[in-house]
Amino acid sequence: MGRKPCCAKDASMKRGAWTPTEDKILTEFIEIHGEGKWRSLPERAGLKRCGKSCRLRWMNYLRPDIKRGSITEQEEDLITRLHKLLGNRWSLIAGRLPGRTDNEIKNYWHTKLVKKINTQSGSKLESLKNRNLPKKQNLYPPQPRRHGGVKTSAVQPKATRCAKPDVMIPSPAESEGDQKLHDQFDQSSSTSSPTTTTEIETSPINVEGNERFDDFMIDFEMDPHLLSDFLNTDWFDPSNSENYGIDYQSSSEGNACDKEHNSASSKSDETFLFLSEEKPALGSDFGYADFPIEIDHLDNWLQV
DNA sequence: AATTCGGACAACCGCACTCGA
DNA sequence: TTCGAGTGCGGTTGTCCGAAT
Repeated sequence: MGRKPCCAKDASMKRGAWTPTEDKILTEFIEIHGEGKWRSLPERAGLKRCGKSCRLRWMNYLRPDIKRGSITEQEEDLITRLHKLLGNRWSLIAGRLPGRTDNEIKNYWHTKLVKKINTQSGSKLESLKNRNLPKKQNLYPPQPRRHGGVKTSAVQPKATRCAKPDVMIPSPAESEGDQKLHDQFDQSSSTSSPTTTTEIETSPINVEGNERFDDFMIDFEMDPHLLSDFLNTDWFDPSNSENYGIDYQSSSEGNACDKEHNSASSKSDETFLFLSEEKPALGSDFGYADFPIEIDHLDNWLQV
């Protein structure tokens, strides 16, 4: 078993900064043959580079739709909010910022925003830092890997993919198993074993009380206070759905995935994320609308 | 002018996941 | 069902370059 380690150990492979010539070769090759087959691409294109390196160079730098230039204030604000919501899921955040790459956002976060936020509210960052940090220099708690158990799945990593939704909230039918769910979550998060989402039956629920809220928080791996802050921002006004573009009655419009879901059958309940109107007794000031946020409308929801 | 320092960002690395044979 | 290729992702490292000394 096991797979050979790409070409990382191949001494003949060139590493380090890309030259303009290499960029040109890669760009022209992809323009002709398209993306994909990264492993064999270097050989076909005549590049002495690892396939992963080629992919990274293309994705993060050479792609024509890459937006160069500094991050705008609006983008920065969006990054901050999305990071509060999603954590270090850079690809998800990048997916909401057209033309920006996950690498760029990650770098921007680490160089600019961490400091900025740290100075603005050091206590919040400290609270993050002080959470379960098994590894040294880990600024943030470990994020669950993709499809790694009872965990987030409601937001698509890439708009081009139409996989299962990413946020799974346990259903009340499993109430016998609240503890079981926690156990399963603990197990999956501690072992990173590839637990599929189908192993744990899930469905949307009307969040009722602390346990539900707690599950919700677990799924997001988010500090309750941060989520509270996120939801309490002025742009988030649950009393006015127009503010975040949610239209429950006519929610059939959406992206390709959305339409695919609709065409297949009625929209899966899993595509909704319910927030609690109940004020949980967690010491948090979290408390908001009893409304489903359609995950496919996260784009609209995040519009300021 | 030379050296040091720190910020910015490109690139690397290892692991997880998907999918097809 | 198993296995491996292909790919995506997030953490980390390396390198460049300008500012400070």
